[in-house]
Amino acid sequence: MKRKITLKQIAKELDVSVSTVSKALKDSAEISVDTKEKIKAFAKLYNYKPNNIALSLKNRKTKTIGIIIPEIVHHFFTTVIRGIEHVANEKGYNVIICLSNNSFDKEVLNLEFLANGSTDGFIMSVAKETQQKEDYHHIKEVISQGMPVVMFDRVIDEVICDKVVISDKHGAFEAVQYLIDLQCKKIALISTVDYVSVGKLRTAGYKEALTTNDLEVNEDLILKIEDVDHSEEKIEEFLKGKDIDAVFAVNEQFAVNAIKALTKLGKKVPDDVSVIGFTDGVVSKSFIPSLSTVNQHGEHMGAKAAHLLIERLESETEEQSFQTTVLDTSLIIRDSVKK
Amino acid sequence: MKRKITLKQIAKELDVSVSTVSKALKDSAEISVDTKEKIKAFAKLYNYKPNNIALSLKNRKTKTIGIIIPEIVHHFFTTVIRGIEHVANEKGYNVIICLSNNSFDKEVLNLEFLANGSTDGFIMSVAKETQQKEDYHHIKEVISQGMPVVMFDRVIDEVICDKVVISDKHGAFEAVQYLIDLQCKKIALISTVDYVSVGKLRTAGYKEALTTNDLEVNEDLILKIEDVDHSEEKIEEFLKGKDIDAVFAVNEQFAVNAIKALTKLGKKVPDDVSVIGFTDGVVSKSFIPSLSTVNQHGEHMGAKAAHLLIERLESETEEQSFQTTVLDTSLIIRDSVKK
DNA sequence: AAAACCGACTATAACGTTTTCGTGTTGAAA
DNA sequence: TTTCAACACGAAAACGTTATAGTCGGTTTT
Repeated sequence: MKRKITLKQIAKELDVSVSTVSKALKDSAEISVDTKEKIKAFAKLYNYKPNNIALSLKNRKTKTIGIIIPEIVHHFFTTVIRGIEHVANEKGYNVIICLSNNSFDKEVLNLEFLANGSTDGFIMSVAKETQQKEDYHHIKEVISQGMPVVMFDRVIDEVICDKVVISDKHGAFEAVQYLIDLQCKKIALISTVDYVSVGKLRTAGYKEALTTNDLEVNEDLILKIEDVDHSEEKIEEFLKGKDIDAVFAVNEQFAVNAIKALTKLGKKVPDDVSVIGFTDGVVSKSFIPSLSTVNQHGEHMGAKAAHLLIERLESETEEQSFQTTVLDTSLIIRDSVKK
Repeated sequence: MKRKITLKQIAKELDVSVSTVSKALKDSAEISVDTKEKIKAFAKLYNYKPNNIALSLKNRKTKTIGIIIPEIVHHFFTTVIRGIEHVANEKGYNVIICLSNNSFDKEVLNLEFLANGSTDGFIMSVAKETQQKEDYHHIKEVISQGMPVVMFDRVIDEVICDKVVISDKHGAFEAVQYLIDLQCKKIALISTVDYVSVGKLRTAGYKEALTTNDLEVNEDLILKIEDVDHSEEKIEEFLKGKDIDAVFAVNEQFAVNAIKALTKLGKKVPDDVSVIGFTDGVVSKSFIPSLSTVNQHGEHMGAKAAHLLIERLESETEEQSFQTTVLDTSLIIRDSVKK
């Protein structure tokens, strides 16, 4: 097995010094044209490529951005990644992705692994378990060691760094307002437990929309789901016998499950009940009826996060002021609401 | 900003040599207990962690596996990743993921980037564009440089390495056989263009099932789709006016679109037409009617691939025989077929 | 008392780069 | 002929580790 060729080997082969080879390949003026051509030809023949590890060690930077996300199943994260990659590649950065699978321990491990030399900075959305534990020492640790971190979507107020979020509350507000404008009066909410920051915010938006329109907030119409795996039964049970004319769900899965449950219970969507979800995923478009959602513009979010991170990586000055960028959502109206 | 602390700094601080620090932290017997304790305490205080880059350079291995996949939206790939991660972490390897977005150039870039020191080996599924171009020089290149590669799902016969595939042909055969057993006689096939290896194989399975049962293969009932983005219209057009009693689609998206088109055309699924797809994704379960599919057991596939790769990485001997593991599929019957 | 040994370290090379600072050979100016 | 650039290249250090091979004072052997 022939290993990758190194400068040293080329130097030996051509009977010149390592420095000469290095310079020749960089087209340095110090080296004669003849020698340069000879070296370049040889390097090309053997397909020489500089070893990134050695370069990283020497330069003390890797030109690599680490992305840590809870799960990848989510179409939303996919779009965010695309946005990050786009900007990163444009600026000469590579991207590596690690999944925490929503596990705190895995997140810590990933962070440690990537922080020990593999990346120059992070873009992350924290794991659910981390939000629940409220243990952020690992994130603070890498920040204190001079690693820039940008958080998106699920952010932690307590950790001081750049952040990119969407206006969860406002997005929810708009969706519920839309339902109210359709003359819906009895709007149910299907949300997550409160420690998930986005669930909390979207719930707040829901409530605000109701009170703004002089509608009463009825806690009986609010379902908070802990365990996503059994959401289907929970939702069905919750909706059984409820007198409602609309459902607002804080994610796609819940919205779909709500429609399935309603159909099972003999109610027609959208004729009897209108449904709006959050996050525009693959399912939303394909579903029958196609799902109205609050679009999070993931790609835009990723791009913004990447810009923030790279800016910080490349600024000489030790900028100490961090910013939180709030991106707008937009409502996509499809067939799951009355016209 | 305090940078990460290094052995050298610790050594200087405690007035000992770098080697002493290194050995002390490795609990070497050469160092006195007193010194060891002092050094360990200091290291802990400053949260010393060895720099992976330096280690990789020294050891000439990274303990990292690179995964290169076309797109992550696919639920199938997600499950494969989970399988890989599980095995890899168990064996002390880290995993980094790069997306080719089905672009040949991106795939080449990713491969080059990761091959130049970042990983010890690859697990990959090739991009559609690569299969189309039939240009595999980049993959052969890294292999010839001694990087083990394991291919899964979309594999290239021409490239010699370990492979993990599912029995695409057999899976398709079983699905179509199931439809035939339900007394379906006019079974349409919605496939991809032939250069996508899996599309070709699944088409072969479809045909074999028909001929085995003395049914004629009618090319008019076969649709090959090039551009996924406009599959919906294509499928609708294709199905219009066709007299069929079943549809077999080579992926989830096509199956869903087929059901939508059939519904639009006034045919009931499963009463008038039964539908079976390939790949069990999030959509399949949620869809109404829930989709019958050929399950690919992605997690199992990922685990197998990881095992193969790690085995090769850790075997001293230059094993030259490569293996192709064929995993079984299983048919999941849901509501989209007649009972 | 010389030889051998031992405990507790330190020096050094190596991994593959890049870059700064030499250094020896020209040819031309003084 | 001496002096001095210009030219073309080489040596060495550095990035952070680890492993191998010393080193050195002191204790045990015979």
